[in-house]
Amino acid sequence: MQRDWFALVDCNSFYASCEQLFRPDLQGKPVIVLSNNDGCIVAASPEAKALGLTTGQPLFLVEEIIKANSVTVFSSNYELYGDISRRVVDVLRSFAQQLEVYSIDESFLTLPPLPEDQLKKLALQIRCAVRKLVGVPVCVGIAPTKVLAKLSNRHAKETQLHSAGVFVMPPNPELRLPFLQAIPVEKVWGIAAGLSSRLIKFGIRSAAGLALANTLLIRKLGGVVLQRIALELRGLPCIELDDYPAPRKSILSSRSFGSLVYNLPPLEEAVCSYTSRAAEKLRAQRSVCSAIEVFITTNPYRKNLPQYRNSSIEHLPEPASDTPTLCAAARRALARIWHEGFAYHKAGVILWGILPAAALNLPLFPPAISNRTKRDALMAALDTINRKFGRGTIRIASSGIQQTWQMRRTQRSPRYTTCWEELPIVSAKPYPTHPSRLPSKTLSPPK
DNA sequence: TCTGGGGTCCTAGGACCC
DNA sequence: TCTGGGGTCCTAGGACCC
Repeated sequence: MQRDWFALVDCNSFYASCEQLFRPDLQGKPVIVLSNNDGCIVAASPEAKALGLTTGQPLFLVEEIIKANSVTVFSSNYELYGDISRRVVDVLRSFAQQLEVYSIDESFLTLPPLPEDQLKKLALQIRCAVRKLVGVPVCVGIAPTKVLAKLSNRHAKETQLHSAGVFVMPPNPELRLPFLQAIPVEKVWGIAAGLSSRLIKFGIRSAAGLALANTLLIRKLGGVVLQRIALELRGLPCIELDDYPAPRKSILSSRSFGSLVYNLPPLEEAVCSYTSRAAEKLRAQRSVCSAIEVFITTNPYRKNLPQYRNSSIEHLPEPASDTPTLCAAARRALARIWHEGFAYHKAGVILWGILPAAALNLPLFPPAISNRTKRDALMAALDTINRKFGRGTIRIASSGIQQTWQMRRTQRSPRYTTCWEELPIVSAKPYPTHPSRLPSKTLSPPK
Protein backbone atom coordinates (compact mmCIF):
# COMPACT_ATOMS: atom_id res chain seq x y z
CA MET A 1 0.00 0.00 0.00
CA GLN A 2 1.29 3.39 -0.88
CA ARG A 3 1.64 5.80 1.98
CA ASP A 4 0.88 9.48 2.23
CA TRP A 5 3.63 11.98 1.77
CA PHE A 6 4.80 14.63 4.18
CA ALA A 7 5.35 18.19 3.08
CA LEU A 8 7.23 20.72 5.16
CA VAL A 9 6.36 24.30 4.30
CA ASP A 10 8.82 26.76 5.82
CA CYS A 11 8.66 30.54 5.45
CA ASN A 12 11.92 32.06 4.25
CA SER A 13 13.62 34.34 6.81
CA PHE A 14 10.16 34.64 8.28
CA TYR A 15 10.41 37.66 10.59
CA ALA A 16 12.44 39.61 8.06
CA SER A 17 9.90 38.72 5.34
CA CYS A 18 7.05 39.97 7.55
CA GLU A 19 8.82 43.31 7.96
CA GLN A 20 9.50 43.57 4.22
CA LEU A 21 5.88 42.77 3.47
CA PHE A 22 4.82 46.19 4.78
CA ARG A 23 7.94 47.95 3.61
CA PRO A 24 8.22 47.18 -0.11
CA ASP A 25 11.11 49.63 -0.21
CA LEU A 26 13.12 47.04 1.73
CA GLN A 27 12.57 44.16 -0.70
CA GLY A 28 15.91 42.85 -1.89
CA LYS A 29 17.76 44.79 0.82
CA PRO A 30 19.55 43.57 3.95
CA VAL A 31 17.09 43.39 6.86
CA ILE A 32 17.55 41.84 10.28
CA VAL A 33 15.19 41.27 13.20
CA LEU A 34 16.38 41.22 16.80
CA SER A 35 15.42 39.06 19.76
CA ASN A 36 13.56 40.47 22.74
CA ASN A 37 15.53 43.23 24.38
CA ASP A 38 17.25 43.92 21.05
CA GLY A 39 19.96 41.44 22.03
CA CYS A 40 20.64 38.95 19.23
CA ILE A 41 19.76 38.51 15.59
CA VAL A 42 16.84 36.11 15.22
CA ALA A 43 16.15 36.54 11.50
CA ALA A 44 18.10 37.85 8.54
CA SER A 45 17.01 38.42 4.94
CA PRO A 46 19.14 36.63 2.30
CA GLU A 47 20.90 39.93 1.56
CA ALA A 48 21.78 40.30 5.26
CA LYS A 49 22.97 36.68 5.39
CA ALA A 50 25.22 37.41 2.44
CA LEU A 51 26.92 40.06 4.58
CA GLY A 52 27.72 37.43 7.20
CA LEU A 53 24.85 38.24 9.55
CA THR A 54 23.36 35.08 11.03
CA THR A 55 20.80 34.06 13.59
CA GLY A 56 22.17 34.03 17.11
CA GLN A 57 24.81 36.73 16.72
CA PRO A 58 24.77 39.36 19.46
CA LEU A 59 23.94 42.73 17.95
CA PHE A 60 26.85 44.61 19.52
CA LEU A 61 29.36 42.33 17.78
CA VAL A 62 28.06 43.17 14.30
CA GLU A 63 27.34 46.90 14.63
CA GLU A 64 30.05 47.77 12.12
CA ILE A 65 28.70 45.48 9.40
CA ILE A 66 25.26 46.98 9.98
CA LYS A 67 26.46 50.57 9.67
CA ALA A 68 28.77 49.96 6.73
CA ASN A 69 26.04 48.25 4.69
CA SER A 70 22.97 50.25 5.76
CA VAL A 71 21.27 47.17 7.13
CA THR A 72 17.74 47.88 8.33
CA VAL A 73 17.26 46.67 11.90
CA PHE A 74 13.93 45.80 13.53
CA SER A 75 13.07 44.88 17.10
CA SER A 76 10.87 41.81 17.21
CA ASN A 77 7.17 42.42 16.67
CA TYR A 78 5.45 39.19 17.65
CA GLU A 79 1.97 40.65 17.26
CA LEU A 80 2.71 41.07 13.57
CA TYR A 81 4.53 37.75 13.02
CA GLY A 82 1.85 35.80 14.87
CA ASP A 83 -0.87 37.29 12.71
CA ILE A 84 0.98 36.68 9.43
CA SER A 85 1.69 33.14 10.59
CA ARG A 86 -2.03 32.47 11.14
CA ARG A 87 -2.76 33.72 7.63
CA VAL A 88 -0.14 31.40 6.12
CA VAL A 89 -1.62 28.44 8.00
CA ASP A 90 -5.10 29.31 6.73
CA VAL A 91 -3.83 29.07 3.14
CA LEU A 92 -1.97 25.81 3.81
CA ARG A 93 -5.06 24.16 5.29
CA SER A 94 -6.77 24.33 1.93
CA PHE A 95 -4.06 22.06 0.47
CA ALA A 96 -3.56 19.57 3.29
CA GLN A 97 -5.26 16.37 4.33
CA GLN A 98 -3.88 16.98 7.81
CA LEU A 99 -1.77 19.85 9.06
CA GLU A 100 0.57 20.30 12.01
CA VAL A 101 1.64 23.81 12.94
CA TYR A 102 5.19 22.99 13.98
CA SER A 103 6.41 26.50 14.76
CA ILE A 104 5.56 30.09 13.95
CA ASP A 105 7.09 29.69 10.47
CA GLU A 106 6.82 25.96 9.69
CA SER A 107 3.99 23.53 9.09
CA PHE A 108 3.91 19.86 8.20
CA LEU A 109 1.17 18.73 5.80
CA THR A 110 0.19 15.28 4.66
CA LEU A 111 -0.41 14.87 0.94
CA PRO A 112 -2.00 11.93 -0.88
CA PRO A 113 0.20 9.29 -2.58
CA LEU A 114 0.58 11.04 -5.93
CA PRO A 115 3.28 10.49 -8.58
CA GLU A 116 6.42 12.58 -8.17
CA ASP A 117 5.62 15.08 -10.93
CA GLN A 118 2.18 15.77 -9.51
CA LEU A 119 3.62 16.30 -6.05
CA LYS A 120 6.00 18.82 -7.48
CA LYS A 121 3.16 20.61 -9.21
CA LEU A 122 1.21 20.71 -5.95
CA ALA A 123 4.24 22.09 -4.10
CA LEU A 124 4.51 24.90 -6.64
CA GLN A 125 0.82 25.67 -6.21
CA ILE A 126 1.25 25.88 -2.43
CA ARG A 127 4.19 28.22 -2.79
CA CYS A 128 2.37 30.47 -5.25
CA ALA A 129 -0.80 30.57 -3.16
CA VAL A 130 1.00 31.70 -0.01
CA ARG A 131 2.94 34.30 -1.95
CA LYS A 132 -0.18 35.64 -3.61
CA LEU A 133 -2.62 35.52 -0.69
CA VAL A 134 -0.32 36.45 2.19
CA GLY A 135 2.79 37.83 0.56
CA VAL A 136 5.64 35.95 2.22
CA PRO A 137 7.97 33.55 0.37
CA VAL A 138 7.99 29.88 1.42
CA CYS A 139 9.88 26.75 0.39
CA VAL A 140 8.26 23.34 0.17
CA GLY A 141 10.01 20.02 0.79
CA ILE A 142 8.18 16.75 0.18
CA ALA A 143 9.25 13.26 1.28
CA PRO A 144 7.94 9.98 2.70
CA THR A 145 8.85 10.89 6.31
CA LYS A 146 9.08 14.04 8.42
CA VAL A 147 12.86 13.83 8.86
CA LEU A 148 13.30 13.46 5.09
CA ALA A 149 10.82 16.29 4.49
CA LYS A 150 12.99 18.53 6.65
CA LEU A 151 16.02 17.68 4.52
CA SER A 152 13.98 18.08 1.39
CA ASN A 153 12.93 21.56 2.46
CA ARG A 154 16.51 22.47 3.27
CA HIS A 155 17.51 21.38 -0.22
CA ALA A 156 14.68 23.41 -1.75
CA LYS A 157 15.93 26.48 0.11
CA GLU A 158 19.54 26.03 -0.87
CA THR A 159 18.73 25.53 -4.53
CA GLN A 160 15.96 28.10 -4.85
CA LEU A 161 17.38 29.67 -7.98
CA HIS A 162 16.83 26.58 -10.12
CA SER A 163 14.41 24.53 -7.97
CA ALA A 164 11.83 27.33 -7.66
CA GLY A 165 11.84 26.65 -3.92
CA VAL A 166 10.30 23.19 -4.03
CA PHE A 167 11.83 19.72 -3.89
CA VAL A 168 10.39 16.22 -3.87
CA MET A 169 12.59 13.48 -2.41
CA PRO A 170 12.92 10.52 -4.81
CA PRO A 171 10.57 7.74 -3.70
CA ASN A 172 13.20 5.10 -4.51
CA PRO A 173 15.58 4.62 -1.52
CA GLU A 174 18.54 3.92 -3.82
CA LEU A 175 18.03 7.20 -5.63
CA ARG A 176 17.89 8.99 -2.27
CA LEU A 177 21.23 7.63 -1.12
CA PRO A 178 23.54 10.00 -3.03
CA PHE A 179 21.43 12.88 -1.78
CA LEU A 180 21.78 11.73 1.85
CA GLN A 181 25.51 11.17 1.40
CA ALA A 182 25.97 14.87 0.75
CA ILE A 183 24.30 15.91 4.02
CA PRO A 184 26.52 16.18 7.11
CA VAL A 185 24.99 14.24 10.00
CA GLU A 186 24.70 17.35 12.20
CA LYS A 187 22.30 18.90 9.67
CA VAL A 188 19.73 16.17 10.29
CA TRP A 189 16.67 17.22 12.32
CA GLY A 190 17.14 16.11 15.92
CA ILE A 191 20.92 15.86 15.84
CA ALA A 192 22.79 18.68 17.51
CA ALA A 193 26.36 19.13 18.72
CA GLY A 194 26.28 16.48 21.47
CA LEU A 195 24.92 13.63 19.39
CA SER A 196 26.80 14.49 16.23
CA SER A 197 30.20 14.50 17.94
CA ARG A 198 29.46 11.02 19.34
CA LEU A 199 28.32 9.81 15.91
CA ILE A 200 31.39 11.20 14.16
CA LYS A 201 33.63 9.37 16.64
CA PHE A 202 32.07 6.15 15.38
CA GLY A 203 32.56 7.12 11.75
CA ILE A 204 28.97 8.19 11.10
CA ARG A 205 29.43 11.47 9.29
CA SER A 206 26.53 11.83 6.88
CA ALA A 207 22.77 11.34 6.83
CA ALA A 208 23.40 8.28 4.65
CA GLY A 209 25.88 6.94 7.22
CA LEU A 210 23.21 7.22 9.91
CA ALA A 211 20.53 5.63 7.72
CA LEU A 212 22.77 2.59 7.11
CA ALA A 213 24.36 2.28 10.57
CA ASN A 214 24.00 -0.76 12.78
CA THR A 215 20.82 -0.64 14.87
CA LEU A 216 22.49 -1.70 18.13
CA LEU A 217 25.13 0.98 17.73
CA ILE A 218 22.48 3.62 17.04
CA ARG A 219 20.55 2.52 20.10
CA LYS A 220 23.67 2.70 22.22
CA LEU A 221 24.69 6.14 20.99
CA GLY A 222 21.33 7.89 21.06
CA GLY A 223 18.58 5.66 22.42
CA VAL A 224 15.17 5.39 20.87
CA VAL A 225 15.23 9.00 19.71
CA LEU A 226 18.19 8.40 17.41
CA GLN A 227 16.77 5.09 16.27
CA ARG A 228 13.59 6.79 15.14
CA ILE A 229 15.60 9.37 13.21
CA ALA A 230 17.64 6.64 11.50
CA LEU A 231 14.49 4.74 10.48
CA GLU A 232 12.94 7.93 9.15
CA LEU A 233 16.06 8.52 7.06
CA ARG A 234 15.51 5.07 5.55
CA GLY A 235 12.01 6.16 4.58
CA LEU A 236 10.06 4.43 7.36
CA PRO A 237 7.72 6.92 9.07
CA CYS A 238 8.13 6.80 12.88
CA ILE A 239 7.26 10.36 13.81
CA GLU A 240 3.59 11.00 13.32
CA LEU A 241 1.90 14.17 12.31
CA ASP A 242 0.65 15.96 15.41
CA ASP A 243 -2.45 17.74 14.18
CA TYR A 244 -4.18 18.13 17.56
CA PRO A 245 -1.53 19.49 19.89
CA ALA A 246 -2.14 18.52 23.50
CA PRO A 247 -2.46 21.31 26.06
CA ARG A 248 0.89 22.52 27.41
CA LYS A 249 2.30 20.61 30.37
CA SER A 250 4.27 23.60 31.55
CA ILE A 251 3.96 27.28 30.76
CA LEU A 252 6.91 29.61 30.97
CA SER A 253 7.02 33.36 30.85
CA SER A 254 10.32 35.13 31.28
CA ARG A 255 12.24 38.14 30.03
CA SER A 256 15.57 39.80 30.38
CA PHE A 257 15.27 43.32 31.74
CA GLY A 258 15.91 46.45 29.70
CA SER A 259 18.41 47.50 32.38
CA LEU A 260 19.79 45.85 35.50
CA VAL A 261 17.45 45.69 38.50
CA TYR A 262 18.82 46.11 42.05
CA ASN A 263 15.75 46.35 44.28
CA LEU A 264 12.93 44.05 45.26
CA PRO A 265 9.93 46.23 44.25
CA PRO A 266 10.69 46.39 40.52
CA LEU A 267 11.60 42.70 40.57
CA GLU A 268 8.21 41.95 42.14
CA GLU A 269 6.54 44.02 39.44
CA ALA A 270 8.29 42.08 36.71
CA VAL A 271 7.48 38.71 38.30
CA CYS A 272 3.81 39.71 38.67
CA SER A 273 3.75 40.87 35.07
CA TYR A 274 5.20 37.57 33.78
CA THR A 275 2.84 35.65 36.05
CA SER A 276 -0.11 37.54 34.54
CA ARG A 277 1.01 36.56 31.06
CA ALA A 278 1.51 32.91 32.04
CA ALA A 279 -1.90 32.82 33.74
CA GLU A 280 -3.46 34.24 30.58
CA LYS A 281 -1.93 31.42 28.53
CA LEU A 282 -3.09 28.91 31.14
CA ARG A 283 -6.69 30.14 30.96
CA ALA A 284 -6.57 30.24 27.17
CA GLN A 285 -6.07 26.48 27.14
CA ARG A 286 -8.74 26.05 29.86
CA SER A 287 -6.35 24.68 32.43
CA VAL A 288 -5.37 25.24 36.01
CA CYS A 289 -1.95 24.74 37.60
CA SER A 290 -0.85 23.23 40.88
CA ALA A 291 2.42 25.06 41.43
CA ILE A 292 4.39 28.05 40.27
CA GLU A 293 8.16 28.34 40.07
CA VAL A 294 9.96 31.69 40.12
CA PHE A 295 13.55 32.12 39.01
CA ILE A 296 15.87 35.10 39.00
CA THR A 297 19.37 35.46 37.67
CA THR A 298 22.17 37.97 37.28
CA ASN A 299 23.80 38.47 33.89
CA PRO A 300 26.16 35.51 33.32
CA TYR A 301 28.08 37.49 30.68
CA ARG A 302 29.02 40.21 33.17
CA LYS A 303 31.89 38.33 34.79
CA ASN A 304 32.94 41.42 36.77
CA LEU A 305 29.67 41.45 38.74
CA PRO A 306 28.78 39.04 41.57
CA GLN A 307 26.81 36.14 40.13
CA TYR A 308 23.66 34.63 41.60
CA ARG A 309 20.82 32.50 40.32
CA ASN A 310 18.12 30.72 42.19
CA SER A 311 14.60 29.41 41.88
CA SER A 312 11.81 28.41 44.18
CA ILE A 313 8.56 26.52 43.74
CA GLU A 314 5.37 27.46 45.55
CA HIS A 315 2.73 24.76 45.67
CA LEU A 316 -0.84 25.99 45.67
CA PRO A 317 -3.34 24.75 48.27
CA GLU A 318 -5.71 24.04 45.39
CA PRO A 319 -5.16 24.28 41.62
CA ALA A 320 -5.86 27.75 40.26
CA SER A 321 -5.64 29.88 37.15
CA ASP A 322 -6.58 33.34 38.39
CA THR A 323 -3.96 36.05 38.23
CA PRO A 324 -4.25 37.39 41.83
CA THR A 325 -3.80 33.92 43.40
CA LEU A 326 -0.83 33.11 41.18
CA CYS A 327 0.78 36.51 41.70
CA ALA A 328 0.51 36.16 45.47
CA ALA A 329 2.15 32.72 45.26
CA ALA A 330 4.86 34.04 42.95
CA ARG A 331 5.69 36.86 45.37
CA ARG A 332 6.06 34.40 48.24
CA ALA A 333 8.45 32.31 46.14
CA LEU A 334 10.39 35.40 45.08
CA ALA A 335 10.76 36.57 48.69
CA ARG A 336 12.52 33.29 49.51
CA ILE A 337 15.20 33.69 46.86
CA TRP A 338 15.77 37.43 46.56
CA HIS A 339 18.98 38.71 48.08
CA GLU A 340 20.20 42.25 48.24
CA GLY A 341 23.46 43.20 46.60
CA PHE A 342 23.02 41.66 43.16
CA ALA A 343 22.30 43.24 39.80
CA TYR A 344 19.43 41.17 38.43
CA HIS A 345 19.21 40.69 34.72
CA LYS A 346 16.35 38.28 34.14
CA ALA A 347 13.39 36.73 35.91
CA GLY A 348 10.71 34.28 34.97
CA VAL A 349 7.91 32.06 36.14
CA ILE A 350 6.95 28.52 35.18
CA LEU A 351 3.54 27.01 35.84
CA TRP A 352 3.67 23.31 36.75
CA GLY A 353 1.18 20.54 37.45
CA ILE A 354 -1.20 21.68 34.73
CA LEU A 355 -4.65 20.05 34.70
CA PRO A 356 -7.82 20.64 32.71
CA ALA A 357 -9.95 23.16 34.62
CA ALA A 358 -12.92 20.84 34.10
CA ALA A 359 -11.17 18.10 36.09
CA LEU A 360 -11.16 20.16 39.29
CA ASN A 361 -12.71 18.47 42.28
CA LEU A 362 -15.40 20.86 43.37
CA PRO A 363 -16.97 20.71 46.82
CA LEU A 364 -19.97 18.44 47.11
CA PHE A 365 -22.26 21.27 48.21
CA PRO A 366 -20.79 24.45 46.78
CA PRO A 367 -22.21 27.78 47.91
CA ALA A 368 -24.47 29.41 45.34
CA ILE A 369 -21.79 31.90 44.39
CA SER A 370 -18.37 30.67 45.47
CA ASN A 371 -15.19 32.67 45.49
CA ARG A 372 -14.01 30.51 42.62
CA THR A 373 -17.06 31.40 40.54
CA LYS A 374 -16.45 35.08 41.17
CA ARG A 375 -12.75 34.82 40.32
CA ASP A 376 -13.49 32.88 37.14
CA ALA A 377 -15.98 35.52 36.03
CA LEU A 378 -13.52 38.31 36.79
CA MET A 379 -10.72 36.62 34.84
CA ALA A 380 -13.02 35.87 31.91
CA ALA A 381 -13.96 39.56 31.75
CA LEU A 382 -10.32 40.61 32.00
CA ASP A 383 -9.26 38.23 29.22
CA THR A 384 -12.09 39.38 26.96
CA ILE A 385 -11.22 43.03 27.41
CA ASN A 386 -7.51 42.44 26.85
CA ARG A 387 -8.17 40.36 23.75
CA LYS A 388 -10.34 43.09 22.31
CA PHE A 389 -8.36 46.18 23.26
CA GLY A 390 -4.84 44.81 23.42
CA ARG A 391 -2.74 42.94 25.94
CA GLY A 392 -2.31 44.76 29.24
CA THR A 393 -5.29 47.12 28.81
CA ILE A 394 -6.41 45.90 32.24
CA ARG A 395 -3.74 44.48 34.48
CA ILE A 396 -3.03 43.70 38.08
CA ALA A 397 -1.65 46.76 39.89
CA SER A 398 1.27 44.82 41.37
CA SER A 399 2.74 44.44 37.87
CA GLY A 400 3.57 48.14 38.04
CA ILE A 401 2.75 51.32 36.19
CA GLN A 402 6.12 52.67 35.12
CA GLN A 403 7.68 49.24 34.58
CA THR A 404 11.23 50.55 34.54
CA TRP A 405 12.51 47.00 33.97
CA GLN A 406 10.68 46.64 30.63
CA MET A 407 12.73 45.21 27.78
CA ARG A 408 14.09 47.38 25.03
CA ARG A 409 12.30 47.32 21.71
CA THR A 410 13.61 50.49 20.18
CA GLN A 411 13.13 49.54 16.53
CA ARG A 412 9.71 47.91 16.61
CA SER A 413 7.65 48.28 13.47
CA PRO A 414 3.93 49.12 13.69
CA ARG A 415 1.49 46.32 14.46
CA TYR A 416 0.10 46.76 10.96
CA THR A 417 -2.52 44.01 11.10
CA THR A 418 -3.52 43.77 14.74
CA CYS A 419 -3.86 47.32 16.02
CA TRP A 420 -6.32 49.89 14.66
CA GLU A 421 -4.04 52.82 15.45
CA GLU A 422 -1.18 51.26 13.52
CA LEU A 423 -2.87 50.21 10.28
CA PRO A 424 -0.70 50.85 7.23
CA ILE A 425 -1.71 53.80 5.07
CA VAL A 426 -1.62 53.37 1.34
CA SER A 427 -1.39 56.57 -0.64
CA ALA A 428 -2.29 56.65 -4.31
CA LYS A 429 -1.05 59.13 -6.85
CA PRO A 430 -2.59 59.96 -10.24
CA TYR A 431 -1.65 57.25 -12.68
CA PRO A 432 1.19 58.49 -14.92
CA THR A 433 0.70 58.38 -18.64
CA HIS A 434 4.08 56.93 -19.52
CA PRO A 435 5.34 53.62 -18.05
CA SER A 436 8.75 55.11 -17.36
CA ARG A 437 7.10 57.41 -14.85
CA LEU A 438 5.51 54.63 -12.83
CA PRO A 439 5.97 55.48 -9.15
CA SER A 440 7.52 53.03 -6.75
CA LYS A 441 5.04 51.61 -4.28
CA THR A 442 4.27 54.05 -1.52
CA LEU A 443 3.00 51.78 1.20
CA SER A 444 4.31 53.45 4.29
CA PRO A 445 3.98 53.06 8.03
CA PRO A 446 1.75 55.63 9.71
CA LYS A 447 3.49 58.57 11.29
C1' DT B 1 26.94 49.14 27.44
C1' DC B 2 24.99 45.55 24.67
C1' DT B 3 24.39 38.05 24.44
C1' DG B 4 16.19 35.58 23.57
C1' DG B 5 12.15 32.98 24.92
C1' DG B 6 9.30 28.90 25.07
C1' DG B 7 8.72 24.42 24.62
C1' DT B 8 9.14 18.80 24.19
C1' DC B 9 10.82 14.20 25.04
C1' DC B 10 13.78 10.75 27.13
C1' DT B 11 16.49 8.59 30.77
C1' DA B 12 18.21 7.40 35.18
C1' DG B 13 17.49 6.86 39.79
C1' DG B 14 14.85 6.83 43.96
C1' DA B 15 10.57 5.89 46.48
C1' DC B 16 7.10 2.98 46.95
C1' DC B 17 3.96 -0.97 46.25
C1' DC B 18 2.58 -5.89 45.99
C1' DT C 1 18.57 -19.56 58.85
C1' DC C 2 16.51 -18.07 54.82
C1' DT C 3 15.57 -11.49 52.82
C1' DG C 4 12.97 -11.44 45.33
C1' DG C 5 11.36 -9.68 41.46
C1' DG C 6 8.67 -6.75 38.94
C1' DG C 7 6.10 -2.86 38.38
C1' DT C 8 4.62 2.30 38.63
C1' DC C 9 5.23 7.03 39.59
C1' DC C 10 7.82 11.09 40.24
C1' DT C 11 11.66 14.19 39.60
C1' DA C 12 15.86 16.20 37.93
C1' DG C 13 18.72 16.83 34.33
C1' DG C 14 20.12 16.52 29.62
C1' DA C 15 19.42 17.02 24.78
C1' DC C 16 17.05 18.93 21.29
C1' DC C 17 13.81 22.01 18.59
C1' DC C 18 12.44 26.81 16.49
